[in-house]
Amino acid sequence: MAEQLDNVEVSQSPLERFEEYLLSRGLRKTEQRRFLVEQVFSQHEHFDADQLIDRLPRKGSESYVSRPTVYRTLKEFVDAGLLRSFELNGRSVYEHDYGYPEHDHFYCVKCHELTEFQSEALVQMRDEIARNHRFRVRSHRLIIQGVCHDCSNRRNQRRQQDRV
Amino acid sequence: MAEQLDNVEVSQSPLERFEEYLLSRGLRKTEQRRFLVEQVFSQHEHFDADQLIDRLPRKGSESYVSRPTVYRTLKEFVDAGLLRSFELNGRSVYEHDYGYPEHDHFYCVKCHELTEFQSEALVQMRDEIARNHRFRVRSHRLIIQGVCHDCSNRRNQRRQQDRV
DNA sequence: ATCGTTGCAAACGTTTTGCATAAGG
DNA sequence: CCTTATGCAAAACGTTTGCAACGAT
Repeated sequence: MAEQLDNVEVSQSPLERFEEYLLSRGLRKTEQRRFLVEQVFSQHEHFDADQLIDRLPRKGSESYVSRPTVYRTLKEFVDAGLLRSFELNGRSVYEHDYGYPEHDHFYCVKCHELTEFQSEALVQMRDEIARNHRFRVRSHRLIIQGVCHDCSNRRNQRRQQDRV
Repeated sequence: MAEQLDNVEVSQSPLERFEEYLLSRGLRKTEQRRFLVEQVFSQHEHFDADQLIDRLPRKGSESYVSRPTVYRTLKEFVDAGLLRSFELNGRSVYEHDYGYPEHDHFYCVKCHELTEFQSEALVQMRDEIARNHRFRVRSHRLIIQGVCHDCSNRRNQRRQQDRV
């Protein structure tokens, strides 16, 4: 779940790629943007804006980058193809896109954990379905909800007292 | 895309089913709830809270049902198995669940139209993938994003001037 | 009579905005 | 120097909540 650069050729680092994007749009290389690229790609986990802000180092008691700038920059990362985003429980969740293979997610309704999986067959089926409907696919988002293995076991042991 | 009651046995109307649910939880039959069941099942389209409120008849200039009650009732419909919900562009979107077969969606990034499709093979693949990961499936949500046939044609005619 | 339900207004959490200042090109 | 980027504070957005009045059982 953490191996990167697998099926995808990567010639540039995320930062290089982002700076190319900035250049192509006449935008500027700033310390905040550089810093956020670094932070975002320093670990491969799903995160939302708050989680990112929380783990930013602070200069004094202030965060290194302001909240609005984090939001603005996350949008740019998505535009630039560095990140993908989706919505979960009313928040935007981000994950690596650049240099990371296509995948989908299990979402455990007990522990609220997102787990990745890859399936080439699924992508093929998606493309076939789309072809049949004359729909030009750009991407997709699949989340399978249910109960993960760990939670299944845990609950079974204490004789199922769940509700949700 | 509009045919209902296809693969699913339906012995009760949505209202009957909902009233059974209310009974089972010691909740009450109110005019607002009855009214909203009727509205929600009077047409088979995806909708969000605002769209529902907008199309509610009004008594005078007031809506028949207040906004908080609409939100509360939509939640109950989901609990009762009448509706399913998902998030799109920061809003909760609802669709019929009761008496309506499982399906997924195309989302056109040009016209922002949601279109349904059904695929039994897809569900089987989902189940197989989940089995392999020892994940107990409850449901899933798949949205295939791209450009629908209509928009493809429309755009091609004026030589692609798209960005998104 | 009890207790769930409603509508109102106000709060909520997340994200976005206007604007003055700072800083990249 | 010109223009984009930033941070602040405030607004915006969809949704939820506390509470008093209401209404179903």
